[in-house]
Amino acid sequence: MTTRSAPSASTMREVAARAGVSVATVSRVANGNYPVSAATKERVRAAMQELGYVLDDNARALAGTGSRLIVLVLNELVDPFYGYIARGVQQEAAANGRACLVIATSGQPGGEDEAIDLAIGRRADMVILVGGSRVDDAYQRTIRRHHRRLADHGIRLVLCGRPTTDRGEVPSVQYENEAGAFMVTDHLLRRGHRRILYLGGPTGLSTTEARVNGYRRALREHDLAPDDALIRIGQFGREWSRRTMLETLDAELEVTAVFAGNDICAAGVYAALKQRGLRIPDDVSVVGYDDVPLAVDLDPPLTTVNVPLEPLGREAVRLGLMGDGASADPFARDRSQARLGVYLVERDSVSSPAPA
Amino acid sequence: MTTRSAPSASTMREVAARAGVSVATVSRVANGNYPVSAATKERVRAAMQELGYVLDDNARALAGTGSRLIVLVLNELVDPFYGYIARGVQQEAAANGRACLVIATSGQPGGEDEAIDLAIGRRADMVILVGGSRVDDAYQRTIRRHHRRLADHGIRLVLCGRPTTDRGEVPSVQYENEAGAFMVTDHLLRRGHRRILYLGGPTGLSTTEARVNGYRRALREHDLAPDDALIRIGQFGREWSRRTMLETLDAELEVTAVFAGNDICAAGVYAALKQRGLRIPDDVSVVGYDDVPLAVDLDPPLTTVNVPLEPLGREAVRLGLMGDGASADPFARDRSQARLGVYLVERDSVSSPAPA
DNA sequence: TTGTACGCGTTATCAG
DNA sequence: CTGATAACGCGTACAA
Repeated sequence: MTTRSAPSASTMREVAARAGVSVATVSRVANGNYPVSAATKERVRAAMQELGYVLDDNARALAGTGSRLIVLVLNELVDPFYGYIARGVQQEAAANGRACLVIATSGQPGGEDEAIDLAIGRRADMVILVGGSRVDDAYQRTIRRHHRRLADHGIRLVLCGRPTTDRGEVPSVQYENEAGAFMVTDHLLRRGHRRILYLGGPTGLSTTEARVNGYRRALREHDLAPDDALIRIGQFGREWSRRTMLETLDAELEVTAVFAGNDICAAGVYAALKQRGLRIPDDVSVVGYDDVPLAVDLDPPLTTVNVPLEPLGREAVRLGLMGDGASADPFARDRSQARLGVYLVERDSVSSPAPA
Repeated sequence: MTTRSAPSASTMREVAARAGVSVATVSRVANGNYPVSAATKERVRAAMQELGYVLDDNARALAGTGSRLIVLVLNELVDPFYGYIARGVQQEAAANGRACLVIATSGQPGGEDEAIDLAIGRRADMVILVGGSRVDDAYQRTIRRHHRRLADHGIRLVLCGRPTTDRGEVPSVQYENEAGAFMVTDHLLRRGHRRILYLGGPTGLSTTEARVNGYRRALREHDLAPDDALIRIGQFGREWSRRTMLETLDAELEVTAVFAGNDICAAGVYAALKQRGLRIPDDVSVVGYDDVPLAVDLDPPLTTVNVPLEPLGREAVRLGLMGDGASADPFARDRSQARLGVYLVERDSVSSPAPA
């Protein structure tokens, strides 16, 4: 068994020795937070270079500076909804010298608690909880508990794409979810549709509630009574949507348009419709939500609601960073809550219903 | 200005005091690596519970135990190719008590160097470099440099979806990239296609080279000479593919089938074909590569090559963890290289060419 | 402008 | 089985 070169990271002390200065001086040029003479600075820089020296973040965190770490908690990495938000978070984090620890919970509720512990253990300076969530009392309590727990450790909590508590005590960045649902339903109604199927995500999820509420409100504003038979709530998934659409078709509900809870669901709806030989939009109009890249590749391209996912992620980081600066801007309003706008993207999946 | 409760993480010392034991004992029950009497253990556990105590990972890493951190470096978080690999890495990492630090380089070469520094600074125990890469001498040198640098710090380097160095010194997990390209091209040839356009990723990228090589080999085995006019190499992007396909159509090259370098490119090809009123597969057959979810939502569903992305990610973690165990299995073969198989997924985008 | 020395929270070694 | 105590690498008062 040959002896490999032992793992040997160079330390500040080694750099100091090489540059003929003290460790304190090395620390100072590394952080640039105290004056150091140009000559000394240069020698230290050279020594760092030659040794391939890298500051030890663990030691730094222990010594009291932050960890420059953001913990990002989401359901599912692959889903483009989360993916784009994650990208926004990444970008803004990188722009502020932070690294991102990404946790995918796969929807398990316990996953968030684990993530909180992880954040505490790593001394993260921020936790971002992404995506819709149940909005009952238990949720309120859980979020408050997380909030308090993290605060005890000097860690910020930011909610992204889900509502804050009813007291609004924890920062959150949301989008005009209900308004988007209203817009897209209204769009269908103006085209003359009267029997519009809603088909989407799990009961109790904030995302679902907002979208169904928008749908209902649009109906009411057109003097139509929402018909529960036309609201199918199950999952946000392609397969579930396909099957459910098939069932709905078999039930002969005389539907002329479908509002799919998100673009993935819309893909399932497309599949079901084609399976039954129905044409989009001639026989049935379809709209989606989110405007992920898939929407433009569906045939016909999907009319949907654009959600500013990347900005959502970036804003979440900004919210969390706010106040980190030593000088809290006295003129800064309280921006612990942000809400970004959405807009309708008209493509080719909607037409007026065929005359009966 | 009201005084908030100061950030106060509880430490081992506090737990020790509360349980009436020494910090050493607390450490021992926390880690379970040394014998502790049941009674003591219970008291310590209780104290930890009451204080909401969480081990400090920074201190642990400093004290010499690993950081239980994996640094994952990829081009682009949103791309499903990377997304699924990332998911596999996540899963396997979590299964082994590791957290993942995700870095998206957006293709900037300097990004990898930064990621290496980050890994060193955080004392990560593994770095996974994901995705195709240039394969010239500079690449060899860069990888060797990274490898040596990380090894100096006791950090493993694993390549995922890209070739190792010519000496095979750094662990890598790949897939049968060339073979997949051969299979799918062969599939078209057997259906009678003779003029097949290849359209895909950047020059010099390992992924591109492998796929073009497979394409060429299939042609040769069918006694056809590869025609450079039918090989369009640019980017792995939907828009580039759409534009390029349009140009190709205008050039009237008598193409009856298209091998898109990946499924995203195939989406661009679909768009171009439809834009010109051409039907798939009646007028032109199309195949893709990767088998990401999009493939099944294209119309018609895309025939493509399935790449085991999640397993790729999982295997990468296993490779990196191998040998971490205190007892190196003397019977374990050297598995520092892995290569996973791919298979053809036939859907509805291929038919025989129409008789001329 | 620079150096000295202590503390951050854990782990591991060495006594007991 | 349990308790002191010396590292681990860095930041920062404090002193010079």
